[in-house]
Amino acid sequence: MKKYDPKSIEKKWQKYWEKNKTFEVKEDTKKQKFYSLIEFPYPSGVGLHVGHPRPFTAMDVISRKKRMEGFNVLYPIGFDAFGLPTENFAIKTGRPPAEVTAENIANFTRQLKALGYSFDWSRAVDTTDPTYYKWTQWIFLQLYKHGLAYKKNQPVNWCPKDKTGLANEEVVDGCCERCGTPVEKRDKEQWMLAITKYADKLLDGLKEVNYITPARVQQENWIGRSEGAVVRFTVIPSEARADEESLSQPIEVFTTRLDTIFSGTFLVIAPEHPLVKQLATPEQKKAVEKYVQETAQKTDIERTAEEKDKSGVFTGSYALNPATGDKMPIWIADFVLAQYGTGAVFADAHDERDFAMAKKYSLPLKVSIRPADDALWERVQKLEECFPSEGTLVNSGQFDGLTSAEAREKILPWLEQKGMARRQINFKLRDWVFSRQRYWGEPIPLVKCENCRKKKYNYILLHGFKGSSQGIFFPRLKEELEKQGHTVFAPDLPNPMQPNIEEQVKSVLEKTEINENTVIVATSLGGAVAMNLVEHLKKTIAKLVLVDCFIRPEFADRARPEVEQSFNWQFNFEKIKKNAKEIVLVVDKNFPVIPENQAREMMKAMHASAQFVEPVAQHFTNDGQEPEILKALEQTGWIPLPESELPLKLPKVEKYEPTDTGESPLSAMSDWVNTTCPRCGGPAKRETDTMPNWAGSSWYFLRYADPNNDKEFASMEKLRYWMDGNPVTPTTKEESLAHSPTDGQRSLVGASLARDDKRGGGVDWYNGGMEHTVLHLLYSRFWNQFLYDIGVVPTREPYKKRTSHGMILGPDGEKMSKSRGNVINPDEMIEQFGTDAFRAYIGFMGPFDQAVKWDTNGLVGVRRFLDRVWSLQERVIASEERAKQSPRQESKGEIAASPSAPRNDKITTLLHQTIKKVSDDIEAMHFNTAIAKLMELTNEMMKEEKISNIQYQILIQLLSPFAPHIAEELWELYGDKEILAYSPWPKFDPELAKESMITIVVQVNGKVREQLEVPADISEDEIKNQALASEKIQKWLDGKEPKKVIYVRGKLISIVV
RNA sequence: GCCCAGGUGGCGGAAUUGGUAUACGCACAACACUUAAAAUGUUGCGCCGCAAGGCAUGCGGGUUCGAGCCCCGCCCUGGGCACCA
Repeated sequence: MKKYDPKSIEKKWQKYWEKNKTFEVKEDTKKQKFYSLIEFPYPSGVGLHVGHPRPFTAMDVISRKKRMEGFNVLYPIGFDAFGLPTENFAIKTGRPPAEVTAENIANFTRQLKALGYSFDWSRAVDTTDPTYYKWTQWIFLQLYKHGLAYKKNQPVNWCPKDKTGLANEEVVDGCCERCGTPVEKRDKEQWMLAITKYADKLLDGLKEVNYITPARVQQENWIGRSEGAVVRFTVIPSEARADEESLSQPIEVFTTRLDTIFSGTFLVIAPEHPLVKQLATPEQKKAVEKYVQETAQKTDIERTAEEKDKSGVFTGSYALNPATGDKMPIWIADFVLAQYGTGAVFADAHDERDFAMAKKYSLPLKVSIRPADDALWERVQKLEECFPSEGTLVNSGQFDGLTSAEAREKILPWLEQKGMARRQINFKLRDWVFSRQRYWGEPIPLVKCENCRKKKYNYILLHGFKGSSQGIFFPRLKEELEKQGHTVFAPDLPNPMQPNIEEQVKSVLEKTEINENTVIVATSLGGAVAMNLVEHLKKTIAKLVLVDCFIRPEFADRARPEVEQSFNWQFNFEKIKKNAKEIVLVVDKNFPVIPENQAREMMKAMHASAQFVEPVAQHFTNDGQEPEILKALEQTGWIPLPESELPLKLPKVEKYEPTDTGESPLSAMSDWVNTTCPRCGGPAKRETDTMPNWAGSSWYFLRYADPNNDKEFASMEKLRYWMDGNPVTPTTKEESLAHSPTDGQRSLVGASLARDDKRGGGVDWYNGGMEHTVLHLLYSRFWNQFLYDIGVVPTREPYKKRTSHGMILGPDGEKMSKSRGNVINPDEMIEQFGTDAFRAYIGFMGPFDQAVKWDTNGLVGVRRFLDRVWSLQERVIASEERAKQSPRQESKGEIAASPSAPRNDKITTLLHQTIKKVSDDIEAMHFNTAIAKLMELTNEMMKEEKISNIQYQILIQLLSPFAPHIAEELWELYGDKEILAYSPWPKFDPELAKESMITIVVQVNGKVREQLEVPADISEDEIKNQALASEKIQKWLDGKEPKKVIYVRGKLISIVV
């Protein structure tokens, strides 16, 4: 036997795997796929640190086991390489970030390969590669075209050190998440992504995925859904106020505690509330202005620092409580947040903040919720104490005696009837600031064209069934468009009650000219008129806007024969697509009459972009304005690049420093910035903001499915296989077993499927850091859901299962950092102890989801274990003997049971217990206990003079996910011909795992007094007799008669005297 | 303040979820091998006690034949959210 030499063994097998492409995978519909994913690393200049291998090793262990269980396993790797550290390095050294990135990736690749991970390297992606970010840009354009990306001037979080805008999520305690500098507010035009439109979907989706609880809870909290109502408070007219007219509108307040409305005694609005100026009476004007100015100067930290000391100012105005009719003074205070709800609250004695405010400024308070505790009620009534919890209603008129929850359900319709309230759901989630004023990110593929912005069009507005040109939002839209300088033609279509589409088309064509300056806006049945009209044109029009239209007269509520008979309902979508340069659908996402799949079909058939919105009135029937339609028609001058011009590559610049004006370094590149408009050919300027780091990582898992595709970001076919392949939705155990990939593995695979893969599709298992559970996970779920909505990915949710690893701390128990000098370098550890020992120690060091201290001594212990496994070779029965005793044809389980390994063989029993333990523990990420069991087995084998070849094989296989190199080496010597990585995972036999003799513990009054070694199949009576007859027990019974004798099968006997 | 985790030997941690608390590893000690050391192997190792035995899973109660695990009330540590109406 040679000495165990990890260095040569590890090099040998890493070479072998690479040369033989052992872990490269292809779509194979005959095999069930398993997609395991890790968060791809940021290739920093300092290389891999010891924290990286923890999640990578964990998923490698799982991937290797799944492979042996017969799954077609995709375990990909890539690099998330855009971002600040590289850019900052470039600024410091003057070297191009692309060059630095390439070097860093090469170094990371070397280190990762040395760790023996079973990645499919052929699928590696790099977010900074133009062939990758082409598709990041493409996805952004889809978002833009569907109305989910918009530019907005708004206060943004500005980091004065990094000179960049930050998303809300990147601001921690009012400071920059990256550098810790206090964040300032700055007004800046920023690209925003309307993630709030997906708030409900993102929340709902959490129900169908299997995320570890903290991850799910954190997402739920971040989305922050709360159910409540918006209540209207009429402002009492006052001659003192200058701008009386604008106050005809009431102040709206969002509340989740409508049950407390009867104790509402004053209103508080945010300093940024739009009505602040109008509400201030002349006497209060100065004080109000001063207060508003003061709060504007405070940073967020300062504002929240004075949490207990509520400051505020009276506006001088009053409103009416819609429930009681009471006169309520209107105050301004900075504890009310402009961004949440309506930026206004009604204040009462049942909220700590309101209570504190009222006490400070001697504002009126009354009490309408009674606690169960009488003493507390006493104090609450005297206004000595605030009672913010729920209770029973008092002083609330007809609602007295109801509980808080009951009252909310009764008060809402009561106020609704009076037109003073409506049900409302509110979210904490904010839209995503998507602009960065930086160089090292994906350029935003839009140009600004003044020509297109100012261009005037000829609009044609087409109404629907039973409609007219004077109905719904048409008159206001016409007025608005004409004000902007467009011409508008809004005809009354003939026979609106008994329409004939072809007749209506004819009448439109007779009355107006149609050309390339024409924009048609059609609503409902008008859509059929518009589409039929466009279909038969000989020329093209500029734009076709279809507002809640349909292509088949199918309605969810009832049939409409007049609509059915109005047309033959045949469209040539190809022609429509050709004749309209741009087609936009605006869809009422809550209108149940027209099934949503119609809009989806139209999107597909005509390459239309669709905006699913909430109109003012259902089906856009408001007779005032419909702002979503105005928005869809708005000429911002932002023109998307055509797909053929993607990728829009980053130009090489001289200097990477951000400018002090807050513009990106790209803005200095006039050659690049000045371009031509892809729509009109006139002069245009490129957007110089770049995308945030989160962009590339929001969809990389999709690219892995088809990384070299240059026609699409990934083909639907490949996505179907890897994201949704052989979807398994077992309802019973039997059913789940039927999906097992190969025979002979059923019990294990079936069990794991039944537990983990309950619903939906997506990446089968995604492990990542807790620091990414809010942002990255939410953003990538948002993008995936959006891509699902436009029909280009197969699953609504991207990740079926999400787990998280704990941090690895330095030997001193502190977070590893250069400045502390407690950084462990994985390269050194591998050099000293070998990759296998390192990997096994990573698994063994502690519970996977908890933070653990690094302890090199522990690594020494694991290395000793591998040495013992190696030295077990001495005990393996010689080969001739082996051939006799373990014929190859037999399956592993049978061999273990064969005469060479007798039924009561201690090793066989322990071996099968170990198969079970290791199999289950890997699934549960209990790597530490799996390895402990393998150590136990090895220690037992060390005590034997001889072990069978097959027993040794099984040990090697069970060890292989953790220590793949030593395992392959030993497998080559003692295993089958084919490679270990694809050998079938050992089969657990419950019969063989059973012990023949068991230890029964005998307790007297709860204390252990005796242990009995008995046959496992002993009867209850027999063991009870034995226990009572035992000398020791007799002594403890001391002649007394037992009151009770309890037998727990196979475990213990409890005697009570 | 609110929401998650968690608290077990000298240390990292086990415990089939109500059934022998301390598996496995580290550290430590003794012994074997060795001229010696390292490596390796064997044995011991929660605390008190000579022993019989008693006491131990953050603290205090409770339920139970039996509690690390369940219930009630506290304390501490880590993480997240934080004036969200």
